Amino acid sequence: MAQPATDSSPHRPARVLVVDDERSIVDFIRLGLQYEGFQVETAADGQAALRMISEFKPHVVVLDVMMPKLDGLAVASAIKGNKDTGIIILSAKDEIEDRIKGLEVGADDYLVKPFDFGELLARIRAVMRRRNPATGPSLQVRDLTLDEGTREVRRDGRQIELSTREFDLLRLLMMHPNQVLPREQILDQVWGYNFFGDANNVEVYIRYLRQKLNDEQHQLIQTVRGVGYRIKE
Amino acid sequence: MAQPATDSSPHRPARVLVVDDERSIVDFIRLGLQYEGFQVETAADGQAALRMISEFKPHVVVLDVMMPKLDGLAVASAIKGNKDTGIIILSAKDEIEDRIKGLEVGADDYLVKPFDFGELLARIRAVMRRRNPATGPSLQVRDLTLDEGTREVRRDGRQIELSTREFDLLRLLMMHPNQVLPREQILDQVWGYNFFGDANNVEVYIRYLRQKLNDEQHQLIQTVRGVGYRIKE
DNA sequence: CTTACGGCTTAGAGCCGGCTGAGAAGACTG
DNA sequence: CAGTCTTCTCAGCCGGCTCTAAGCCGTAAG
Repeated sequence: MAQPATDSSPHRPARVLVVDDERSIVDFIRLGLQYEGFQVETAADGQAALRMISEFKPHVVVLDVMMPKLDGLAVASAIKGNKDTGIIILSAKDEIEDRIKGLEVGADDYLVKPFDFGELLARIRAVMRRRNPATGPSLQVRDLTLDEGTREVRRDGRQIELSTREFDLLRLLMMHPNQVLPREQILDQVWGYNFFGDANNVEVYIRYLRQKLNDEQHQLIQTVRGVGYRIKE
Repeated sequence: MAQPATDSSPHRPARVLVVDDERSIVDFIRLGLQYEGFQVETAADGQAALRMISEFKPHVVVLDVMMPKLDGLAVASAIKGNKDTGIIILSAKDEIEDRIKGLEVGADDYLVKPFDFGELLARIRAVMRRRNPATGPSLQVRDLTLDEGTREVRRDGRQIELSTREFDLLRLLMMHPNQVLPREQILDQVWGYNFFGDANNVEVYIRYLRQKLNDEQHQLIQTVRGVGYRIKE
């Protein structure tokens, strides 16, 4: 199962998802991209692609048009709302119609098979450049910044080391500033629990966060009794 | 059974369709969900299910896999295009294959029989949350605003701190402006049904609210003698 | 006017929900 | 395999919320 990239190297690898039902093409692209330093995942049909997109959170998706279950155009239109994900469409046909449909559906670029690998590479880089210019810290609340790409968290410039759980929890809170997140929702989204019972995980991890963030007075992360927690802007 | 009132749900009642050919299971789920404030319809086979889906437009469908006429997977794939409808699949077998089939076919979640009702409840809520996220600043009456997401209450711009009970009570009143809410209904919705007769909780909490809202003259929250209270627009 | 009933007010006791610290079990690293 | 870090569990504590109970007050009824 693919993780959303826990990475220690200073220069963070970009994530690319390759979607095609032809094994040979997928492998070809994957090897090439990996050699170029990308982190690559693959999917063989539209549905698998959608799942991978939510798990893997790729920066760019390379999408074949002709696929079983859910074709590339459908996938593209399903994710076009997602601003962080670029789309490059592959098609066997050179037909202008397809090209137009592709761009209409929100694709960033379009490539005709057979294609030159160097060209694909260039376009992927171009799309990434266009999408996240210099990719600054993604989330910010007060003097707290959280970069989803590098998984770095800083408070007032000072970097803070967080474990995976701590990071995920903080990210969830920062994604909804001022919103009170019910305990149940936190468990669901951070722990993925199908949960029943009386563990106090959430409280414990909130505490870890408050310690590491120097928030002993609970001014940053507030408790809402009987409901949950919120991060206050 | 679960906590009575901390429940953040009762906006407009959410609609759930329960589909199973076993009467006892359907009834069990229906009763539980109705108690939790859901609007519930049922169907005993796949065809009936499809009919109900188009009529009833449920937010979530709870679907048994093994059914006469049209099995759960078939129903699921028939409605997966419908973005507003979440699907939770029930199955007697724990086989991973089934699980995968279920998710491939577009289900949002998967549960193995026998299941714990609390867990079903949690998953239904999780699916609904995922489908339509976050409700904006919500209720307003005169110079009073109540935001369910941030749980902030303001009067004339000034923020007012309320406890959980106070908040729930005020929300109930504001959800029905000008309506006179009988004491009994208030007890039921804010405190939960299983309450012994003659406690004066409601009066006490109404008073707390009037104090905090600077409504000493009862111009905002009015008493209707012999019946209950209303908030006046 | 008197009575009675229903709502208002107040204060205090108990409890629940969140906090804390410690430690066991598990994952990862060298 | 030892050592470290992470995650989860458990039990005890604590404070503020919630509820109860009892007396007061105003209004409607007689």
